[in-house]
Amino acid sequence: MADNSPRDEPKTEDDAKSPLDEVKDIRKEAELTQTGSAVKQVADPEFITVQDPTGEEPIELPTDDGSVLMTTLQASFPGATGLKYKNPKTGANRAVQVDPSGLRLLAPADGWEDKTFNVIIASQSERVRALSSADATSAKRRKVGSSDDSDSDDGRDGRSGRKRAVERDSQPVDLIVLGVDFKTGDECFQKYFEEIGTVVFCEIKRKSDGSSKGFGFVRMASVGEQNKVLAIPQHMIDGRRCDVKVPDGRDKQGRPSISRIFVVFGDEAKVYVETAVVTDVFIPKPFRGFAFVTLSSAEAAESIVSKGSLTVNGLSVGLSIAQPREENQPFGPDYGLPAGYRNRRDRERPERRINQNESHSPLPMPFVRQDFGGYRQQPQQQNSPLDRRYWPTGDSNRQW
DNA sequence: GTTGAGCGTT
Repeated sequence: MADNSPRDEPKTEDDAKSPLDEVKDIRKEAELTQTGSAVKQVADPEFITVQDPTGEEPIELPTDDGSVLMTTLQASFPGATGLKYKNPKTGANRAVQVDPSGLRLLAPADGWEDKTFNVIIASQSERVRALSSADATSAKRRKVGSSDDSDSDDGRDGRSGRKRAVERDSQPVDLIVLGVDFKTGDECFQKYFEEIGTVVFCEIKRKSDGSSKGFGFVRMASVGEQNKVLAIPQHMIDGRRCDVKVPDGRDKQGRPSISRIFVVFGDEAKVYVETAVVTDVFIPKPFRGFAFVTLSSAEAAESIVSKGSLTVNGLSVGLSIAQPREENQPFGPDYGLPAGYRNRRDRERPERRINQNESHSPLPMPFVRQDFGGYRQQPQQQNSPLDRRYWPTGDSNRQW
């Protein structure tokens, strides 16, 4: 896929980077006033020591509220996906926990201090994964959505629930492919994804008679390649439009978990979600001070929302999980309603024809369980890094 | 034998 949208100027890259440092500072200030959460007191909350993989002198990376921002790590070590450190007791390498959204490296249970960390580079782990067939098979066993799978085999890092979430986001997962043509064969299916990257596993689900069920799964060799797949809004496999997404795990709940968050803009801030995979961004046409950001997983959404607010270019944006709205809302008519919103809703029939296809809303919209297949909004007057990354084709005339 | 939102007999 082409990564050059003609509208975008390359210098947005610089613009994207410089505010990050401010963001960190501002966020740090803000979080000082917030709860210290469950983060342990560390002896040296300022910096952690990271060994340069090229063998140079160690580099100290600043922490942020007890954790290290992935952006900070990657700024010093391009291509880094994580950190590891040697466990003095066992001599084995321990990976540092990564926030489910991939935004933060979380402090080890016994803190950052007294450790020298080594950088995990994407290309290394990719190669390891590609060569290790054992990993591929064990990976196949891992279900994404079900949190009840008790794989306590290596859950010796304390908080096991969080660790599993980490693994889900730091490693590729089986992506579900919906809408596969019934006559599409496995070879064709696989070949399609190999155009995008290395396929570790793929499968079209079939009935006992061998006929296709119309969906399948694919696992890419790296999160990078996986993100590449996820960033493509509509896939064309064997002449048919298909959706590829992270499985929701509705087998547990009966309903899909929500991966969309409701973003309230403090001013005219742009959405900036750092390294999380954004599936969709919707900003209402007349700017109303909020937006929806759909992430590739509910975990990522929850993780980002758990910050309470995000500082974007120095401006604070409020976050919440997008509330599904049933037709018969259990709340009172004015509950949490943005001022003046309801009236507008009743008047704006034509616009609502589009908006009502939102699966989630801050409240007023009717809840329609539907994805964005045919109703993707073109981003309006955005110039955040997201534009370039998640609307890579710049093709507004795609026929869905 | 058809169909077209969905969530995987590994």
